[in-house]
Amino acid sequence: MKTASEKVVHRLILYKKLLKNFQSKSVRNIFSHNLAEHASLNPAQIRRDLMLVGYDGSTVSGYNVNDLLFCIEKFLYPNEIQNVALIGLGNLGKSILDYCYGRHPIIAINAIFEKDPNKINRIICGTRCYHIDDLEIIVKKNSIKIAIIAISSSVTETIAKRLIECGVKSIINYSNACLSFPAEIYVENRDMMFAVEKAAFFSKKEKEI
Amino acid sequence: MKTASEKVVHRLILYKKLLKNFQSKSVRNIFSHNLAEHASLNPAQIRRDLMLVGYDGSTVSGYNVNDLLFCIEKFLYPNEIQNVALIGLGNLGKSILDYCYGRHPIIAINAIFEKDPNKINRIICGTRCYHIDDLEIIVKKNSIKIAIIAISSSVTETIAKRLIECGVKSIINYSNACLSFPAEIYVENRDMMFAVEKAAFFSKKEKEI
DNA sequence: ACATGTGAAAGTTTTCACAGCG
DNA sequence: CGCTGTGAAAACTTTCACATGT
Repeated sequence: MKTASEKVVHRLILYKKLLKNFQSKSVRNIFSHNLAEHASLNPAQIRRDLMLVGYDGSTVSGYNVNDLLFCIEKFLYPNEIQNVALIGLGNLGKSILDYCYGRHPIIAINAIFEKDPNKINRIICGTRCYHIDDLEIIVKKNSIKIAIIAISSSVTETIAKRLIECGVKSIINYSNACLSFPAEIYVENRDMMFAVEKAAFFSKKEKEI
Repeated sequence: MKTASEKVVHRLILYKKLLKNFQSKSVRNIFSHNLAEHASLNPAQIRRDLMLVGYDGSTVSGYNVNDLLFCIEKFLYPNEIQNVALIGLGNLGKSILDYCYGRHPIIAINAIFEKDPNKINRIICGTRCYHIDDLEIIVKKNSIKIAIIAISSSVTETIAKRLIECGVKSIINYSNACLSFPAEIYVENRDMMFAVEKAAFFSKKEKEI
C-alpha cells in the first residue's frame, strides 16, 4: 500500500480544512494555486500530495471541491469509528474536549479518565468520566486505539504503559514527560513550552538582506 | 551567522530538557548514544546537532552535562528577557498559563488579554489580565514579540493582524483559524484536531512484515 | 491560453563510516 | 579500545519545467 509520510498527512489534513472552508462558502471548483496561496505552499507540492489520494483534477476547472474532499477523507479516515480516550480533566483536558466536540464525523473522544472523585461519572460534552482505575476495562471494551494525555508529568509514564498494554496504538502527550516507546506506537509529544521556545528563537531572526 | 532549521531547534530544546533531567539526577557526563536512546534518535544526528552550539565533547567521557546545557541555552536563548502575550483566558489559556508558569528563566507570559469584564485586572499566576482593547498599548510598552492565541477562531485573524501591527514577530495559534502572514513572521498553527487526526491515521498502520 | 500530472533536478535531512584521539 | 567530529553517501522532500489535454 502507498505510504504517506507524517508531513504529507499533515498537509492533507490542512487541505481538508481549507476545502471545508471553501465548501461552506459554496465554492465549487478550485485550482492548486488557490490552495497553495491559503496554505502558504508551492502549487506543485499540492498537486503532488493530491496524487496520493487518487483524484484527478481537470486542466480546465481544477479540482471539484466536493469530490476532492471526499477523496481526501477516504484516504485519511479509518474505516470504522475511532474512539479516543482523554486522560485528565483539568483545564487542558476540558479545553481539548471542548475543542474536539462534534468536530469530526469519525473520530471522537469517547471516555475521560480522572482520579478526582468529584469528576467521576459526570458526563461532559456527551462523554462519561471514569475512574482511572477502570482504564483497562473501558479502553478494551471500546477498542480505543488513541489516547490524549493531559495530566502532569509525574504519572504520565505509568499511564502511557498501561494504555499501550491494553491496545492503544497512538498517544498524544501534552505532559512535560518525554515518552519513548516501541516504534510501532505513534507518539506525538506536545510539550507546550517547545512552541514558545521555538517562537522565541525565531523571533530573534532579523530580516535577511 | 549560522542558521538553524526549525527541526534542529526543536531537537536542541529536547536535548536541553533531557539534560536538565540528567542534571537533576546528578549525572555528570553523558554520551551521544545515551541522549540518542532517550530522544529516539540516531547518535550521529545528536553529534551533528551539537556541532552547532559550539561545545566539544571528550572522546573519553562524552559531554559534560552542565557545560553542554550552558552552551545549548546560550545558543537558544535570546539575550534579553522575552515577554509573551496570552490572548484568551478560557480553559486553554489557563492551562497554558499554568503550564508555562515559572518554567523558563528568560521567557515568561507577561500579559493576558480578555474581553470578559470579570477577568480583567485580575492577576493569575503573577500575570495581569488586560482588556483586549489595551492590546496595542501593553504590547508596545512591554516590547512583546511573542503571542499565544488561545481563543476561538472567529476573531483570530483580526487579533493576529493587530499583534503584528504593533511589533509581534512570532505567533502560536491554538485556534481553529488558518493564519497566513508575511514570511518574516513565525507562525505556529497548533489546531489540536490535527494531532488527533494524525494519530488516527497512523494508528491504522499495521506492523511491517 | 492555462492547469494538471509527473520525470527529473535541486535542496534538505539523516545516516554511515572512519580518521583521530585520549 | 570506544568515543567524538565530520566528509561523504543515502534518503527524503520540495521545486522546476514541460508534455499533455481541453
